[in-house]
Amino acid sequence: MASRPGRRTTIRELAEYTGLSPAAVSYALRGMQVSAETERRVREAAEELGYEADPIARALAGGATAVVGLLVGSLADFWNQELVRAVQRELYGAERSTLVADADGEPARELELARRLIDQRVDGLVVVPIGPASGGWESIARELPTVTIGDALPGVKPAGEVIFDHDRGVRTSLEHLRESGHRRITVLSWAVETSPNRQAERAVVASGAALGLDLDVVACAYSLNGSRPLAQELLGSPERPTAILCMSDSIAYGVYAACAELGLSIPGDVAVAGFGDHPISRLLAPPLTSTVWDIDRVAESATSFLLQAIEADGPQATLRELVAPVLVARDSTRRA
Amino acid sequence: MASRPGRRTTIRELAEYTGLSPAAVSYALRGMQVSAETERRVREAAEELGYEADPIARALAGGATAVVGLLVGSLADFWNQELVRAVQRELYGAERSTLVADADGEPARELELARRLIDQRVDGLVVVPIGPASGGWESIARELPTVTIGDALPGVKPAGEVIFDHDRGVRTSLEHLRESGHRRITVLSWAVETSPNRQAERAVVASGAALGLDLDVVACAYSLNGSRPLAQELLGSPERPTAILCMSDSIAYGVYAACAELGLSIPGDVAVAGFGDHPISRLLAPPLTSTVWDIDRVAESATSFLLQAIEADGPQATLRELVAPVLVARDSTRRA
DNA sequence: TACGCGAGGTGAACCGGTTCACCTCGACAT
DNA sequence: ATGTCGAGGTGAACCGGTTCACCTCGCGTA
Repeated sequence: MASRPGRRTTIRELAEYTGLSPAAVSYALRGMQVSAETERRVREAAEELGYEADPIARALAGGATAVVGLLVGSLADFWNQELVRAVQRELYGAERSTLVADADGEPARELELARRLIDQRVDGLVVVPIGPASGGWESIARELPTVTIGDALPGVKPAGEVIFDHDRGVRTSLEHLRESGHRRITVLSWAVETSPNRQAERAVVASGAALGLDLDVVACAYSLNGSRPLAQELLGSPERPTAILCMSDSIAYGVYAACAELGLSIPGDVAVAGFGDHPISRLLAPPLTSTVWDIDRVAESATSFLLQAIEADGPQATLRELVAPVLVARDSTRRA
Repeated sequence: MASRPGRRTTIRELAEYTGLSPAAVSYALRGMQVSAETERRVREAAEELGYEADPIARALAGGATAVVGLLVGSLADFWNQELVRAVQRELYGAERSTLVADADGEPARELELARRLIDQRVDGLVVVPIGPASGGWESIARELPTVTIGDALPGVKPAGEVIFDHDRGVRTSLEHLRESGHRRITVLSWAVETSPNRQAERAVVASGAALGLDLDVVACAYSLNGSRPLAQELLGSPERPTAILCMSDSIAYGVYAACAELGLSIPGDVAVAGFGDHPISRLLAPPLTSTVWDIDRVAESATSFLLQAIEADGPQATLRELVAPVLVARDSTRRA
């Protein structure tokens, strides 16, 4: 109900209206250092004049913007899209806005975008990284509260980490494929080229060795359209694998598309498993075997970590959560 | 390269360094009113000191924030998720950041979120509305450049509109179903309750009448999990429709899920068609008949309209684009 | 030579909050 | 009655840019 035409009510107008000083009004609005009576008066006046503090001015003076940056390594990945939504909802509850940035699969872009978000003076950063790329994350994590999701950034001490238990996740998936009779397995991971040292990649190698599997780890773009041509190539070759493990459901979708185009049947000709268990995965033909990372829980932990760090306003110990994987076996890996 | 510890370089420091006044530096950095020589000197000094203008201060003083608000009626809809990504990418090219807000299916929340975005001083607004809800959009569109996607907001003269040609889209879909032998068709639309006067809804009624179909329009939540229980109910009843037309692919996915649970076959027992043609739709079993709205084109037009309006900085004629529908017939509507 | 003009530059106010240093005044202890 | 203390409030500086009004000076023209 503020006076629409043009400018908004300012704190000085409010001061004049109540006969107080701007300082008093400022304190009163934030419930500090003033008598209950004064606070009431100011609040009423604010109501009456439709006063609404200008976040920009507040940010310039005080520091906090109530905006959080959400940096996603690849928004082409459906799981990440869902994650954005979940984080979004959590932050809405916390009265904060979200500045979203998408590195679009290019690790080099991540740091640049992070800088851009910091320039915008976000209060904190949620990062769903593609990979460590260059250094630079350390200084960012030191500059402002940062929470990572999915993979830890090596050498970085962020405010919080929500980490997928890739050791167990990959192990479980590979065991499952092994039990279904597969030995020659290709693993498609979008990170293998950009960040060969990620936990997920290490887990793949370790588990493969432990289980005596013949693994082939292949770098793959992060999306349906990214993995399709690669899958076409892989599956068209004479020594094609009997199973493909995809480090994201989106990648698996591309494999499905390739199979359709090549006339291969899943799981008859090749078994496919994903990661993330996107809601659509169970609707595919055949339903996709995948591994659940509970998105809502991930988002909740991440935002909670971030908010705690923002409140604390000083270096704390890193809050950490290891997200347990749950394998959901469906028909895409059924024994032929 | 800025001095990390603490504060950034300010324009006054830069002024001192170059021996100019802050005003001159400010002008120089934006290439106004200064000699080439001065501009060069300032730019060099800026480089040297790692100067980067503070967007907050700039916003407070000048007005523009280089941030655009993206307000989505429902991020649970997969098509909208893709749209966010596409708009995101367009804006990245235009050196602008994006504040994303999700009304989460509640029309009432849309206006509140729009206000919140305006409070953050976004330079413009891209709205993917659920529905007109209350008035209030007029004043918003008058306050700042606004572009709508999908449906026009009645009574509002925004800076731009990218509108789906629902008349043709719905008509084409219904004709297609009719040709496949269907007469009793249920239409699931998430907007029918919140905004019964949307173009899409009117198109449904008009086309249904023109084609002599027995239509039943049912309001439905906007997501897979939202439509599933509804579809269960619909398909469990004795006089179930022979075809279901969903105003979004996400809704169709819920119908698929319900069919799976009820043991109904698509298209044998019931035909299903969607809208939007999400990349996954063709991977379902059976592949989903849908109608393409070219997402990249939509995003490009919308952002281009918005940027033009922001540049123009004054009321212009509404830029408008009508997006043509293209039906993609797949097996989910194959004649039984 | 006098004059006008415009390019180039300056100082200070301003945007709208926050915060620091300081002041006042009444209550309470001594 | 005096001194102390702290709750409540004030004025002004400050955050870091932008912009307005004004000033200066060199050049071209009459």
